[in-house]
Amino acid sequence: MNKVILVGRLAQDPEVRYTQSGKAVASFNLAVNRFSSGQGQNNADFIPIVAWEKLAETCGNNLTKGQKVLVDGRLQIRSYEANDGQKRRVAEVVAQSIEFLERRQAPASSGDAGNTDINSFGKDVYPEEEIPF
Amino acid sequence: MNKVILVGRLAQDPEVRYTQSGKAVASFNLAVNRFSSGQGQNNADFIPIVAWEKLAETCGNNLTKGQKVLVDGRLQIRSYEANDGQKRRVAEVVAQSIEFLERRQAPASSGDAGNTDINSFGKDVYPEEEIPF
Amino acid sequence: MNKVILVGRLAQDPEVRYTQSGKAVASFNLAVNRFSSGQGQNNADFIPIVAWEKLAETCGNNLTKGQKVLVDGRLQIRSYEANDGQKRRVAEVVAQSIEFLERRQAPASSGDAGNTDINSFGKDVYPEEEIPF
Amino acid sequence: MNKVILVGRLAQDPEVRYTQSGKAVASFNLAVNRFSSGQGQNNADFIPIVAWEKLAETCGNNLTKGQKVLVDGRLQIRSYEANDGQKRRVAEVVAQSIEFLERRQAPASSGDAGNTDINSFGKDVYPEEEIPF
DNA sequence: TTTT
DNA sequence: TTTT
Repeated sequence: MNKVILVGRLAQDPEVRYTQSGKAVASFNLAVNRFSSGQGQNNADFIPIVAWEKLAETCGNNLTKGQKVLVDGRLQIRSYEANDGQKRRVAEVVAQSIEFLERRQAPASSGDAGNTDINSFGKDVYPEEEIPF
Repeated sequence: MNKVILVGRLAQDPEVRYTQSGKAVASFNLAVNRFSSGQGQNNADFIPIVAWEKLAETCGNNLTKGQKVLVDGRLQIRSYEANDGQKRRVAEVVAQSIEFLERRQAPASSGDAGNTDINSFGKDVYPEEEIPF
Repeated sequence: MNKVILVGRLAQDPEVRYTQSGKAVASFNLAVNRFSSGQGQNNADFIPIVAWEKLAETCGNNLTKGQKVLVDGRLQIRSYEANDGQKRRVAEVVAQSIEFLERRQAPASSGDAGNTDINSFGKDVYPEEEIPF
Repeated sequence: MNKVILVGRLAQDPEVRYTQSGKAVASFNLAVNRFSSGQGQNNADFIPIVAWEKLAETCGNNLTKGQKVLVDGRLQIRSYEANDGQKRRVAEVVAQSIEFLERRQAPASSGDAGNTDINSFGKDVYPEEEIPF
């Protein structure tokens, strides 16, 4: 059992990258307010969220900065080598599903662009299974 | 909503410290297996757990390395200044409740010590509200 | 561990009653859609929610039919005697916290009534700790 | 979002039945203690659990009365016609995964029967998708 | 670094 | 009995 359930707002637009083998991976920070029934406080945890494959593309196509979502996932500790050569650990939530809690207005000229089409992203290439960020 | 539910085993005995004002705080890593119905794999996330006050003392008194527990809490991102002067962020689960999923054998000579008595710990002093580790 | 987390819409306005000793208790059904990322389906579970005391009054004062909320609670099985004298069991979720996922428009003439003031309810009397519905 | 997480003990051995189309469905009650960190109380909710297909067979093969498990699932309200012709509603948790929190001793003569082999069950026939109990 |  |  490793379950995380968060309600918050995207601190930025999701960034969608691709592994070498072409798997999509989306990432963004979720601003989760600390006293969640409250209203007036500006005290939040900024929690890194990662989504893979089909869910990653849904994120890229449908989510934007400020949007309120519920993230259901698991907490993962990932090791990486920092710039100074040191091994460091980072925690992130690997999303298993994301529920939109707010309808977003369609982008300015619908039928056209916006960042709503994942295929408009260039496919940067990354080593397979290594998260590209 | 910021909810985390984990089942795992303590990677080490809890460490109990005290803030300047005398608040107890326990910390340990929880080894959470990645494919939890599985049996043979030794692939786990080591997730930092923090407990405060009464719950911290319960941890110090009752939990030992290897013990299986369920932790219910919230995910928190904490900033701190690293040794190299850099500001760094660490994620940890602040426990709201801990359920023992295994009875532990009483320590060798019960009636006596072991590390089961929190009061046997010296009360190191730390600045209030700054987590001492 | 007995944890329930639901996102749904109130199927009706909360009903607030009082036990003999004056404890408030609110109840309503929550319509929880079965395939929650979906949009077009009208297939839902109608799950009975119960809230006590301060939370009950918050429900009576702030929630209305159709509103989207997140309920965090526990699942409880309650026995009662039915009209035909038979003992029957009902499941309900006892809310521990409720998060509003939608701002509601203020009632028609704010500053005045609406059903936003719990104190405008008559205090029906019920035997202590027996849920009055 | 419709999530239920329970820790408790099986109140009886799982019963495994089959729908007309051959889908396995297991059912049992889970005894979930009300004050879960406590020790001395014998006050529990008996919550009906249902599992389908592969998970149902795993239940039939591996779970027995008294065993401690963690159930992760969703809460479902099901309508049925009672013996007196009345329509009645029952709540149950549809398990999505079940984690064994206790190793069970192998049945008396391993290599032989016990109720550990799902195929030893006769396949009772039920109308498709109608839960057979 | 950040959301409303 | 029901929500959008």
